[in-house]
Amino acid sequence: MSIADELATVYDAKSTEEEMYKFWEENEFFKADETSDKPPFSIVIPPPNVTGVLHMGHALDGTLQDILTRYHRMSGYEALWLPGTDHAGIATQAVVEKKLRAEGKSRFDLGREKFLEETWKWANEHKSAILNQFKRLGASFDRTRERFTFDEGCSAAVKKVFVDLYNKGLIYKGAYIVNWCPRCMSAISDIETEYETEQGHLWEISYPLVNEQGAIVVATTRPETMFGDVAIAVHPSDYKYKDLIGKKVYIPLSRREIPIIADEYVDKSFGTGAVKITPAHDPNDYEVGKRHNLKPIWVIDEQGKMIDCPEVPEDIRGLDRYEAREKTVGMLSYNNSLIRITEHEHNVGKCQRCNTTIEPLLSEQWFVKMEPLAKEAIAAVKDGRIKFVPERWEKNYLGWMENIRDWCISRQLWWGHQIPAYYHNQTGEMVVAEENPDPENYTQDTDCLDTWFSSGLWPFSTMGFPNTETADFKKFYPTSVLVTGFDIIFFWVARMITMGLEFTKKAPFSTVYIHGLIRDEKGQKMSKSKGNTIDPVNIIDKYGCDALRFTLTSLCTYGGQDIKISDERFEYGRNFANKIWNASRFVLMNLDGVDNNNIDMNSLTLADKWILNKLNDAAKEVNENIKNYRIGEIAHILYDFFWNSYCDWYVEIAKIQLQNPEQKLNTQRVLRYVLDMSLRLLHPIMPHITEKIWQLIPKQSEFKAIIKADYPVYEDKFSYPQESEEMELVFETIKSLRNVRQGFNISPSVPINIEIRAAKEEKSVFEAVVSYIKRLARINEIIFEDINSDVPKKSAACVVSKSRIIIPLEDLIDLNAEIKRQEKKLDKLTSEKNSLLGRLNNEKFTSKAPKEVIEQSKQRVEEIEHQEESIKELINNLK
RNA sequence: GGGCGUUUAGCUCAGUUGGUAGAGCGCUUCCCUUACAAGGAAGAUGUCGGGAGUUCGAGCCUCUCAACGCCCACCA
Repeated sequence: MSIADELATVYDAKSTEEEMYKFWEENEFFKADETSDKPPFSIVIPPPNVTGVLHMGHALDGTLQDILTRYHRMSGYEALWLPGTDHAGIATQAVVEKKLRAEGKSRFDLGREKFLEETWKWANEHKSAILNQFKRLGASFDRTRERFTFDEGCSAAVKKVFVDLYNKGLIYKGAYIVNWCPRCMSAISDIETEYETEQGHLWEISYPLVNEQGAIVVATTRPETMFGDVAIAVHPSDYKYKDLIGKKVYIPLSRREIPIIADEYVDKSFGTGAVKITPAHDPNDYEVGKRHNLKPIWVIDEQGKMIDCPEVPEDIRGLDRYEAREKTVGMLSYNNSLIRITEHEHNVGKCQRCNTTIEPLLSEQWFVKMEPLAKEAIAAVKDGRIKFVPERWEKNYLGWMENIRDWCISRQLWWGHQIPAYYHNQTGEMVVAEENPDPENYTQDTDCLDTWFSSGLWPFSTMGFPNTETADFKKFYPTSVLVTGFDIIFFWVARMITMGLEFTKKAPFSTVYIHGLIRDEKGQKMSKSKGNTIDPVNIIDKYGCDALRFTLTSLCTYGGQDIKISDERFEYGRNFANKIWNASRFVLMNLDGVDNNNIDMNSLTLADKWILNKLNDAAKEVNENIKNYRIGEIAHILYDFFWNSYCDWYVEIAKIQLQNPEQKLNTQRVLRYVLDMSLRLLHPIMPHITEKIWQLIPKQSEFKAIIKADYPVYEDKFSYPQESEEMELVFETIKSLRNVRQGFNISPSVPINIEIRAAKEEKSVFEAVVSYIKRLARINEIIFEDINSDVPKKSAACVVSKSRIIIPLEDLIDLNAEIKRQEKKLDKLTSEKNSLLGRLNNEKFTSKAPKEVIEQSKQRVEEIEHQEESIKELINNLK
């Protein structure tokens, strides 16, 4: 009993995956050698959050990176896929704070040092969890090089970059209006703010003039900010308010006096044409205030509560901003200051992390001056040093870069890279340096850096930077390609390009491969709150890892469209894996007695040549497509080749050849060779099953593992275009005969005989494949007759190319049915011919179309005419 | 307000220099043929969103309209 006989008829994904991954790890096949002479291929993983769990987006992203890594590893490159995680400032701090809250504590109870200790502990516990989940995906990344955005090396890189940028004048500190999240209690950057349309109100409030009759009515969406008003602005050319400019009004409720000013910022046609100016709590108002030298007044604090200060009426102080709004409106109404309320739809900024409504807040923050840095980042994409796939994302990237705004990098958090700025305890003097100049007398800035600041350095901080002389940096930087979704082009890709160019003078990668986002079956974004997530680990448990990978890969279109998935879609990959498994079982079971020699190229049958030619074409196309990042396409090519060519036809024909003592040995070699190569071609997509089977194949050479085997490429010696075309003729014959059988309801168990009336040039082909036709179309006897000999009365017929196949049916045939069948075919051919003739008779076509097209059309017409004639003859014979 | 994407078989989607449309699932009929019923065989199914244009010829190029989706900007 051979090993193949012991293999189950259903592929057991789980045990294979465990066994193979262990095998790869034990043999350190994922480890990249920085001293290798091979050309480098490197990818750094988009580091998943240390707080995270594996989701479908990771599964897709990881699969694509693994495919590229495995492909290049097999194609003569020293391939490195570098894994790691992101400390994820806000997200991680939030999780730990939540944990503390459950214990009735806040981070302030612990104090910064103790809190960080707790968070480090937590992070260290969770750091490898998500990467261990990536292992279930078959990820062939090099864990010996695993990094963390908050590890020592990354921290050194962050300090170096910060100090350098500061010294170059590209980092500055100042008071500006920022997006403030009252829940995170921190500033966030512009791109971390997402806008949502909300149905709100526009309140019109009357501000009475000082020392005279009358009032000015302003419209606002945020009445609670009125206590921070420093002016009312109108448009300078607005005749309604011309006489009021320069006069003073009282703020209702608080009775503070403020001036009426003129500023072009005001839109005359909106609301009442008069705007209240609150510089501390609105970005536009801040600009207006600056222009008019008005001192901002803060009325809302970091938690979104009304400040306890003289400007805020006592009843309002300490209230949450929404309670304050309600109360203010009530008081205004009671006071007859509220003129009108209208429904108003407007956009409200939300914190990307926690969806809390952003409070624009004037505060002291650190910024990166982006414009000077963006110049090179724009040039690198425009001149082709970096290319986006698909190309359209370049436009998106450039559009953002060309309108870049300064990047607020300070966060009022504890978990993260603390800003390397130190203040003298007495004088307040500030020193920006990698180390504290004098810990006795200087205290470090309490703010942390935006997580993306450290992620932006990832491609080179992981390679040794600030030391650019490390073996890894020299061998693997710049990296080859960055694989990610379009949602983080601005957050991450743009920053890496900017920082990479500034600090290494090189683009951190030459290609940015952007794939679509995973969505649920209705096209909705997956999220825990919607409850529509599909857990990749569940899919792996249910269908197998290779099935998941194959399905996801097959859904990756070149255009990078979003991918809609449901559980059932993974049946596609599972069924294919099972097919591979069973076809392999068949081959393995039929290799008894095979030698170690290569295929004897001199005794190939027509079918052998055909499958070798097909395999060769597939290898060629796969290599071309993978190089062009048409990764979904390779799944389709290999599926079609393996299933429709190898399994459906070649394996079936091999069964016949194996029974022929003269053909047996070489057929075994061809079966083995094609299986071997197919598995290699498939390995980057379906690593486990291919490795498992490959190691069961008795082989000529002593490869240790498929993961290290050479990837197949096109080889001239396997090119048989002529023979392949002849073979297609055979397939057409067999299909036609099956069609007749089915059409006349002839059971497979009923033997039939046929006569082949071959055209001269096709006769030898038919003679060579008699055994195939007999077996695959279930024919009892085949007689060769002259093409012009009489056709028996009661028979069906097929016209194949220039030859005819006659199926004498005697009583079985319904003559009318056969006539109808033939007439239908004739109709089809005739209409095709007419359309072609229409073209050929069009002088414009014949004079303008390329010669090949004209020639092709003529040939096809000839072919059709020949077949038409045959069919007509056959019909006449039936009548 | 600006930009991008999508619209092809009942469903989900491919379609690479313009040459009369493909896959998977589903559907119909037949088959447990010694790798596989998660399988095999044979089939049916499309005015390629509407309109106009360029061209000998358009799913593919140009314009326009429509629907849906996304991104950016953000007038209180």
